[in-house]
Amino acid sequence: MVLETPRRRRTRPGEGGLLREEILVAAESLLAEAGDEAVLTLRAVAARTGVSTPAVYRHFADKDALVAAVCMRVWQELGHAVRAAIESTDDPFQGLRRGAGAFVRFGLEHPLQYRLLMMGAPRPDAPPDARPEQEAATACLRYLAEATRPCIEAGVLHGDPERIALRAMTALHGCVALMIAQPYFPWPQDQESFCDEVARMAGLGNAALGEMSAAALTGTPTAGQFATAFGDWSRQLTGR
Amino acid sequence: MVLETPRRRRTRPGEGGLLREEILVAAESLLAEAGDEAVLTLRAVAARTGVSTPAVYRHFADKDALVAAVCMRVWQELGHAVRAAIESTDDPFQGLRRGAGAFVRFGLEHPLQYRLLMMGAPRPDAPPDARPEQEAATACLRYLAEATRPCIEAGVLHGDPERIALRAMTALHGCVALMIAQPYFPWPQDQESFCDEVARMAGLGNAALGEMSAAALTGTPTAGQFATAFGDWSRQLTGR
DNA sequence: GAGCTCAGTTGACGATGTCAACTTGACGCT
DNA sequence: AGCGTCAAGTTGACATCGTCAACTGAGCTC
Repeated sequence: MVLETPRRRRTRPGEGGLLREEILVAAESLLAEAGDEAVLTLRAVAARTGVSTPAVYRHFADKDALVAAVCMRVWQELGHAVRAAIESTDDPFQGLRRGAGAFVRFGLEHPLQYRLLMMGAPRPDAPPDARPEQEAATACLRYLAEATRPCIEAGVLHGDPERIALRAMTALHGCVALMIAQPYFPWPQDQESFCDEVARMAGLGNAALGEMSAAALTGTPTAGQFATAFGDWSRQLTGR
Repeated sequence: MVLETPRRRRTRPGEGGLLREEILVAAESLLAEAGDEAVLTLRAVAARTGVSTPAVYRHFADKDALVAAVCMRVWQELGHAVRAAIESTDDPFQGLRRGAGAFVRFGLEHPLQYRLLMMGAPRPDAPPDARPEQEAATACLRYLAEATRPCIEAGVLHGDPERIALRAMTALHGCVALMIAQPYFPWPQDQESFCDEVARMAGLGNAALGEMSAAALTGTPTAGQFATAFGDWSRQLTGR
């Protein structure tokens, strides 16, 4: 049923990382070809690599470790897409917008990979082991944060770039994730333009949030209860 | 290891739905007690109900069907929490804010249930079968949409209530989902107040989006490419 | 050439979802 | 009262999954 690659020649000691690479591309292609994430079994990955199943354990401690490694690669792809989109223009606002668009499009076009990345159960692993994937993830966030910097200098956005980017990415992620996982939601016909609306909502909201942050946040930035900034907001917008 | 309920008396024909209820509460409590969603196995659920494993198949076509049924109940809980929060005040803006807060708090306090609800793989089931859970989901959204209505009448928000609510819920979901699934992200120490920021960003953004929608959207609401509304936005905010 | 090291294999185990075949017990009919 | 019926549950089994212990055999070093 599954075609196996002919038996591979054994790698010489010292270049043990070679098979690791092959396993990863096998897992990725397996995921890309099938429309179901259930195909990602150790046996299938091993068979496609032309190797016996337990051989995978020589390179990955766990199935979760393998999945995490795949995730890291997808994170990098996503990061590159976002970065390229940002750098495709000189207008900082256009750049942010295109970055958001690239993020959304990546998610909608690779729903399986995106769900693996973003919706996988967080493994209670030791953080030191999860270091590289953590970096790949935050790198993607940093691209967005860097892109907000010129908008801050232009006086449009205010505050910490990383925090602004985190708020925006949060909204974008919510849009993509919900569309992927809840297809029966009452989505508009044109999902991409709805995502654009959300991106613009985030941009406008971030700008407004910064401008009124001193008034609205001072006094109630502590935890637990949601305070009265919503009232401040409505008063400001309705002209008091 | 797992205590079994003493063998249950057989239900009479005609009230076959009785066991179904017991199975559902068993699954829910199982999920609530353990901190891991891997405990939700058919065998564990059956054992807790005091019934043999395949008996579950008399009431649920599939494991996925059982999970879907559990999801529907969690949806209802979430919907009630949001609704109660909204109705806990007369100020429509406070109501929206509290609704958002309830949504976020539910997710952060019940991460397993939330991930089951929102991040489960969408089963390519026939929609007619998924009808009830779909309704429970959209009911939750409708509560938020209804809550935006007075804000529209006050002239603060503009547009379709459901669409406004959908944009806001999208942002809230992104915040909760990302916090649950990506704990290693550079989150602020106080997660709840960050969620509040996102909620306010969504509120402000929705308001601004409505006010400038005629100017920014007209001409480029089609799909595919992200256009120049970001530029319009920056020009408006910087005073041209 | 002897011996060591380590990448990879074989065979097995427990757990899981699922199914076919059997058992049982409450109800309706005579 | 007795009996047949039929749905509700049980038993036993299967394929598949992740995982592990024990074995094999290249290729390097001395």
